[in-house]
Amino acid sequence: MHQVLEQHIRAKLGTDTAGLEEVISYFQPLELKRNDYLLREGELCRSCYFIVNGVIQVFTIDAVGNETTRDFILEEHWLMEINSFLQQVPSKEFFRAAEPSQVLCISREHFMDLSARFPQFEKMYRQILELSYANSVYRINSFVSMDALERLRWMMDHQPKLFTRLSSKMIASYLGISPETYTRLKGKL
Amino acid sequence: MHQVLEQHIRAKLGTDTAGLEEVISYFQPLELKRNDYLLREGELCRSCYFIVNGVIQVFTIDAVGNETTRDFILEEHWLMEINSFLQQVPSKEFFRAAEPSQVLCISREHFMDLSARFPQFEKMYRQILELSYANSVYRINSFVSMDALERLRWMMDHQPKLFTRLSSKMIASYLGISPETYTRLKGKL
DNA sequence: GATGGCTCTTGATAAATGTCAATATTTTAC
DNA sequence: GTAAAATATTGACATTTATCAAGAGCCATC
Repeated sequence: MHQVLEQHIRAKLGTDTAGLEEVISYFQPLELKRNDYLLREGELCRSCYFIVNGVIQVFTIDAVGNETTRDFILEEHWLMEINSFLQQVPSKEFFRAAEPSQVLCISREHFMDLSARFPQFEKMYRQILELSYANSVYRINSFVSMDALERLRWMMDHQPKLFTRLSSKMIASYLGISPETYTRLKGKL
Repeated sequence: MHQVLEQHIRAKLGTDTAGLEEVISYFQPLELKRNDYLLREGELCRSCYFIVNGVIQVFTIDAVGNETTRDFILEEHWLMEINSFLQQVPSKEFFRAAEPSQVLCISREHFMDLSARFPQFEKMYRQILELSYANSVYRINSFVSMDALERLRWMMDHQPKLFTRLSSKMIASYLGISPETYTRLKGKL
């Protein structure tokens, strides 16, 4: 597992990777079965996660029990509940494996410590934030400006992998629509 | 104008503000009238903006000419089209003053240079990203999990200032609904 | 202070989407 | 391998939201 992370970091940072071995040593491997949770609503997000393989569903549950998905995080991507992680307030979100997944996790304390001690680690953290924010800008615009069918087409164009790996129910919850509506939209493509 | 920025940065970074004078010297003041543009679709985002006072509307225009608002940026907040700024690809968004506004802008080149030379500046940039990303997480969840009336109530609870400063038309476009629907929802509160 | 152009509201209607129920299909657990 | 559970589809209907049109209110400009 750690080799995947090492490759990932080298690809992000280039040649200047002083301290890389120490950085990597703080990451603990986790093996998740399908439907195992990394984080539940109400808990504090005490770790940052790197997905080695698998998919993590980031979702909330509303008052009547509906699950709605903010994001799916695939392998070689990073994951945290940023509000809970930074301010140590209870998480509003759940993180759950949508497939059997391998994850490397680093505690908030080690993460902060590495950020402070290794400029290159902070730089990588900044890049993670840039990418996460850039993606969320697209996603917000898709909700503000598109109807459900347009969002589905956008998803097919830009995130086709998700369709091969997730149930219809989950895709519907990512699009912000009911499973029935999703079934019907597929007929209109 | 620069004093506001200086106060803002000191508040963010605390005592260690070496280089602050030089940092601030790279920011150019801009005076915007209502409806002046900072950025248009198709242009490259060549600057990062700090709003001293006023409101900037961040919006897109779809194929049939509808304006939809991703965000409103108020005074003492930061603004960039992150995809265009980082990768120098054409912007998909417009930035336009919704009120007469005062803005400080720094070129991409100076911004990158300061990030590389002053760790504290990079730290502040990271904090801007953290805040922007955290806010966008809330906004995505509001679209995935709430209907229009719930989004309106959420906005009243969490961003009441916007109602005092923006037209109904703009608020509707921020909620992702038509002006007529917004009028009707107000009657249901 | 009139004029024209916005914005806001209201009504009528259409389109999109949700809910509920029934059935078919697939997956999971033993 | 089979039973049970979860998922996916389909139909009927309800609710939400958009669109179009008309009129009222507001405000910028001359």
